[in-house]
Amino acid sequence: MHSIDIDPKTKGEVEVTGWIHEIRDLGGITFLLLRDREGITQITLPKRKISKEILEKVKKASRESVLRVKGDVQEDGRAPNGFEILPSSIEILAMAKSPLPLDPTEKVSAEIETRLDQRFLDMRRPRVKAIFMIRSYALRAIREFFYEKDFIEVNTPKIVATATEGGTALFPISYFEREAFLNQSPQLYKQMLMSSGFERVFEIGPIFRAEEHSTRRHLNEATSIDMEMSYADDEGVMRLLEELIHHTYKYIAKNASRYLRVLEREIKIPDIPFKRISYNEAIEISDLEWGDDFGALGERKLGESIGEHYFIRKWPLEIKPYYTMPCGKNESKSFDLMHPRAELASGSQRVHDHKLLEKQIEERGFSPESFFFYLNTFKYGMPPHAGWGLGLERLLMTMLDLDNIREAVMFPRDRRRLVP
RNA sequence: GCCCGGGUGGUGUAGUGGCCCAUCAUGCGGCCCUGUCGAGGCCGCGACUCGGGUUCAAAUCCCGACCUGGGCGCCA
Repeated sequence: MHSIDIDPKTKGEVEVTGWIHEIRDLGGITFLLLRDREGITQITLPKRKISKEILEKVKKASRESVLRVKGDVQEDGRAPNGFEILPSSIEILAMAKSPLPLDPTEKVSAEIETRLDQRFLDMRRPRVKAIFMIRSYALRAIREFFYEKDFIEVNTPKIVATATEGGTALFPISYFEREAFLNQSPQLYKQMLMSSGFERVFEIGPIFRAEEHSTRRHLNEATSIDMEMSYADDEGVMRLLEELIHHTYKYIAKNASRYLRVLEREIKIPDIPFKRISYNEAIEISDLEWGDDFGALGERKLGESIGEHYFIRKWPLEIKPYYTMPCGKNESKSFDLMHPRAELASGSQRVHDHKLLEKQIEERGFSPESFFFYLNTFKYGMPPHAGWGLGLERLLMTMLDLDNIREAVMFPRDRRRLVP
C-alpha cells in the first residue's frame, strides 16, 4: 500500500513500507515519517499507547532504514495529511548506515556532483524522484501519440560500422577484431526502413556523442525520439512534431500534476502552430552572415526575441547533412525546433533519389562506398519521406525549467562521469 | 580543443598571512520534553585534496599533480 492510497476515512489496519524520512522524538510522543515512492505517511507513537518493544525498535532505527509498519489509521486534523498511523507492529527490513553521504530530506543542499556520486540516495529525494516520474509520463505520452498516429516502434543497432552524418565525434569501440562505433543517431536505419515499407516508424533510444564539451545542456549519452514517415514532406512532419510537443505538455499537466506540485512547477501548454521563421529572417535578427550557424549567443538572442517555441526553416543546404532535400538555389527542406533555452529537434524532408544522394555524399567529401549498405536501399524503390529527431532530455529540461540537463537523466554520462 | 573558476568535518559553508589546535548550519552520540510538521533546549563528536616551495609564521601566497564546476567552439 502506498501513502497516497490511504486517506483519513480508511478503515481498519493498513500495512505501509518505506524509508525513515525523519524521526521527531518529543519525549512523551514520537513522530516517525515514513517515505515511499508516492509520498510521506506519519506514524505516531504516543508513549502510553504503544508497546515498549515498538518504541525500542524506533529508538534503534537509523534514518533511511527500511520499515514495514502495520497499524490502524486515525483521522486527526493535527497530522500532515489529516491522518496518522498508530502502529501495532514495526519490522526493520534493512538498517541504514550512518552518516548518510547525502541528506534525503533536503535540509542541507548538496552540489550536483555530490548528488550524482550518490545518485541512488539523491533520487530518494521527492523533488528528484518527481522529475523521473514525469519523465516516465512523457515517454508514455509520446508512445501513445505515435501509436495513435499509426506509427510502429522499432529498434535499430547502436553498434555501427560508420559515422552517420560526419558532424559529431564518435566513440570507437572494439568489435571482435574490428573497430566499430556507438551510433550517434538512428538516421540511416530509419530511412532504410522506409524502403522496407514500414511507412511510419519511431524509435526512442540512446544516442552517443563523443564531444568534449562540459555544459549544462549537453550529454555524451542522450535519449533521442526519432521518427521517419513515408510520403510526407518537411511541413508534414513539422506539424506532427508540434502536435507531439503540445500533446506531451497537455498529458503531463493532466496526469502528472502531483509531481509538478512536488517540483513547484507549473507548465504552460504551448500554443500550436508554433511560429515559423526562415533561416534568412533568423540570421537577420541575430546579425549573422548567410551560411553561419547560430552560436550560443545567437540562439539566446533569437530565443529572447521570440520567447516561445519556434521553428527555423529552410537552412542553407551546405550546412545540413547530405540526406537533406535541397530546395531552391541553395536552401533545403530542413528545420530546427527551438525553445528559447535550447535546440530541441531537427529534421527535414530527405533525399530519396539515389543519384542525388550519392552526389551530396560526395560533395561533403565522403566516399559512397562506405555508405553502400545505405545507398543500396535507394536503388529499388525508395518512397519520398521526411523525419526528425527530438532530444528527450532537452524536452524535459525546457518543460520543467531544469537548470542542468543532467537533472533529466538518472545516471548521466558527461565528459568526466562514467560512474555510477 | 580554447578560456575562466573551485577543492575546509558525512553534507552545505565562514575564514585571503599571526586574532584559527578553524565559523555556522545540518548530521551523529547523550540528556530533557505528549502534537511535531525545517520541532525546540542543553552537552559532546567530527574537516583545511596531495606533494614541493616562500616566510619567524600558511587553510590563506607561489609551483606541480590529482579531482572538479562552468563559459565558448563544436554539437542535439
